[in-house]
Amino acid sequence: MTLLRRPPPAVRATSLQVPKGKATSFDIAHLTGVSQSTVSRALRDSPLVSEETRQRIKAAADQLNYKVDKNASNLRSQHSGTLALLLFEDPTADDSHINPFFLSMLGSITRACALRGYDLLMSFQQLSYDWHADYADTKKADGIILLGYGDYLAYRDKLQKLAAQGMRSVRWGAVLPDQPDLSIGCDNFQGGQAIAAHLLDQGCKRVAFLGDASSHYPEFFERYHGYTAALEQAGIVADPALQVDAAESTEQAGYNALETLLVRKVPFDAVFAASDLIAIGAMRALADHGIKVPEQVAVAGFDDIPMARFLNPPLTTVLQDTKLAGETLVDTLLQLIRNEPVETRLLPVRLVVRRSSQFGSRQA
Amino acid sequence: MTLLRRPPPAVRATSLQVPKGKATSFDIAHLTGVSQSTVSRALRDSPLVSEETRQRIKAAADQLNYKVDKNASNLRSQHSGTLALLLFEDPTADDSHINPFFLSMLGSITRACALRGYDLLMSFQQLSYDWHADYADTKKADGIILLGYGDYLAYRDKLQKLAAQGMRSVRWGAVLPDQPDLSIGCDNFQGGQAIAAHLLDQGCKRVAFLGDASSHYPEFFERYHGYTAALEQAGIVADPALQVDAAESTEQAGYNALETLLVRKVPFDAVFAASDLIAIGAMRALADHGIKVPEQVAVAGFDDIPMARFLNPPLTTVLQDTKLAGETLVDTLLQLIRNEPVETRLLPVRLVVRRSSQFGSRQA
DNA sequence: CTGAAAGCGCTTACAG
DNA sequence: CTGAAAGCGCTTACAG
Repeated sequence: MTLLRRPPPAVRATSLQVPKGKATSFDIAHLTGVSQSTVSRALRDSPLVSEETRQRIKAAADQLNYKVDKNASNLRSQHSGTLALLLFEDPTADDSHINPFFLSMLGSITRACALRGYDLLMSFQQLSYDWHADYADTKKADGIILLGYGDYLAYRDKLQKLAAQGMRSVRWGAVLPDQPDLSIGCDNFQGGQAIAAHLLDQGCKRVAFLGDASSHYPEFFERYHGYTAALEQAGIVADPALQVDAAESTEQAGYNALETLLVRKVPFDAVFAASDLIAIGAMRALADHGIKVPEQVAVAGFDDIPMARFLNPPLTTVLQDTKLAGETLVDTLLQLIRNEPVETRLLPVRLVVRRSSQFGSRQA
Repeated sequence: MTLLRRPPPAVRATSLQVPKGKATSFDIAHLTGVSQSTVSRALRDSPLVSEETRQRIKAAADQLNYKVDKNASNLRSQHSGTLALLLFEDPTADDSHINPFFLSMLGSITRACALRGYDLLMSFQQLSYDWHADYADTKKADGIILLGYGDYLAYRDKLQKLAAQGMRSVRWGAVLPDQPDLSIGCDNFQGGQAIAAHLLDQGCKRVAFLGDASSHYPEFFERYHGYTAALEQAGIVADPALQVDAAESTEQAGYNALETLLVRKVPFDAVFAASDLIAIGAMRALADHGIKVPEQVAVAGFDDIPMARFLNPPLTTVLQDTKLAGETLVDTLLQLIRNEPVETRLLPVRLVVRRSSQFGSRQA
C-alpha cells in the first residue's frame, strides 16, 4: 500500500494499517486530524503546540515509523546538523596505514559529535584536491574540521580561500601568528622542551632531532624550537649535524632519518623523534645496527600513540590528549557555526617517561 | 549583492560581478542565457546537452563558484550518495580506546567509499539505541555498514527489523546459516584452526582458549570451533577447564581471563586468545606472575592489529585483511543499493607467526 | 495554539 | 537538444 500525498479518501484516512512505504508528515497529519504544519511543529518540540496534540502526533509518528526526511528539512532550514572531517594524507601509497594518532583523534571527534547531536561526515583528501568547496558549498556540512600533517606553506592558500568564503572551519595543528584560519593544537614547543630537558637530565650530551625543522611543518618546527630552547637552557648550542629531516610521520621516514644520521658519523647519545612513528623507525634502525636502547642511545617520541607503551623498550614520549583535542575542535567549530566568539587554543601536553630514555634502567 | 531567484532585470543579467551569496542553478542559467533545466543537465553530464552549451555552463559555474546543493538534489532524486558506518560499542567507559582493529576497518572503509564517490557518515552507537531507523528512514544514507562485536543474540531482532523494512545494510561479522541479514566476515574457523595447529606443531600439549565460546559471540565461537577441530585432528579432546570466557575484546578482559585460568590451577603451556587485545592483557598477566613467554607459555592472538608486531615478544596472530574487508563491505552494499545480486562472503585469513609462540627462539 | 501557503534548490518527466 | 512545469518533504513567516 502506498499512501497518497494529499488528503486521501475517508476510507484510507480511517484505516489504521501501517503503510509499507515511507510515511510523510502529511500521513501523520491525516491520521491525527491536524494540519501538516502542526505535525512539523510538534515533532520539533515547538512550544506553540499543546501538550495533548503533541502526544497524539508523536504516538502516530511512532506507529507509522515516521522519521523526518533530513534532506527536506535541511533544504528548508538551510543547515545540515552535520560536520565534515577532512583527513589529509601525503600522496603516498594508498594502502599505507593511517597514523594511529589521527585514528585516535578521529575516534574522539566522532564521539564528541555524537554527544552533541551532530553527524560526522568522514573524508580522506589528497592535499592537492579542491576540497575547500566540496563540503561547505554543497551544504553537506555546516562546518569542517581539518586534520593531518602536510606541507603547511603549500596549503596555506586554500585556508585563505576557505576563510574568505566565510566557510566555518577549524584546523588541528600549529597555532601560528599569521594564520588565516582558526586552529587548535597542542603546545608543541612545551612538549619538545620537556622531552629535551628530560634527556639532558638523564645525562645525555648529544641529542639528535629527527624531523623536519622548517615552517613547512610548523608542528615539527615548534617541537624543534622547544628542543633548542632546552639545550640553550643547559648551555648547549644545537648542532645542525644532529638534525635530520623527516617530513612524513612514518616508520620508514624514521628509519631513513636514523640511517642518514649514522652516515654522518657524528656522535650522539639520544634521539628525539618528532613523532612516535618516526621513533619506531629509528629504534628499528638502531637495532639493525646493533645499537642498544636505552643503554647506548636514549630514544623519545611525540604523540603517545597506543602502541608506544608496548614497544621494546617502551617509548618515552609526549602525550597529546586526543579526547580533549577532539572535544575542543568540535566545540570550537560549533561556536563558530553559532556565531559565538571563538579563539585559537593551545592544549597542554604531558611528558610520559618510559624505559627507552632511562639509562641503567632494569627490565620494568 | 543578493541574486534574485527569478529572471532578474537586464542590468543584473549582464553584470558579470561574482555574487557573494550562494549561487544557484538559476544564476548560472541567467548568466549563460539557457534554462535552469539545461544547467542541471549540463552539470550532471547528461548526453542531452550539446558540448558547446555544456562548456559554457561549466565555465559560468566555475566562475560563480557554484556547487550543486546536495540537500536539494538528494531530496529530488531520493538518494543521498552517502553510506553510514555504525560502530557499536559495548556500553563501557566512554573514554576507552576503540579497538585498533575497528580503527583499521574504519580507515579502509573510508578509503573505499571515497574511491567510489560516496560520502561516509560515521557514527558510534550504543547497542541498545534505536539505530535501525535513524539513517535509513531519515534518508541520510542510502545504506549502512554495521561494525562491532557485541552480543549477537541480543541484536538479532534489530537486524531482522532492518531487513524487514527493506533497509540496505551489510554487517561485518560471522557468516551464520540463519542470519536475517547480509554479512561479510573472515574465515574465523580456518584462522582458529591454523593457530591451534601451529601451537601443537610447536610442541604445546595443553592449549588454553581465552574468549567467549557461545553463539552470543559468533566470531569468537567460530575461532573456538577451529581450535577444537585442530585439537581433535591431533587426537586431543578439548578440556573445558582450559576455556575462559572473555566476551569483550579488551586488554582488561584478557588480563582477567588469564587470572581466572591461573586460579583454576590447571596446567597449560599455550594460550590462544580470541583477539590481539585479549592476548596483550594475557601477556601482561603472565608477566605479572613471572611466567615467561614463549619459554614457559606460548601465546597467540587474532586480528594482527598494528601493535602486534611491536609487542615483547612480537605476537603470533591471524591477519585479517582490513583493506580487502573494507572494500568488500562497501562494494557489497553498493550492489545491494543497485539491486544487483549479492552474497555473503567469507574472506581468507593468514597465519602470522612471530616470537610469542616459538619455543627456544632467540632474540629475533 | 492552529492552518494555509510559500518556497528551500534541485531533477525529471513531458512537450516540442 | 532545450524549456516550462511539477514536485521531492519539509520549515516558517503570516494570519487568525
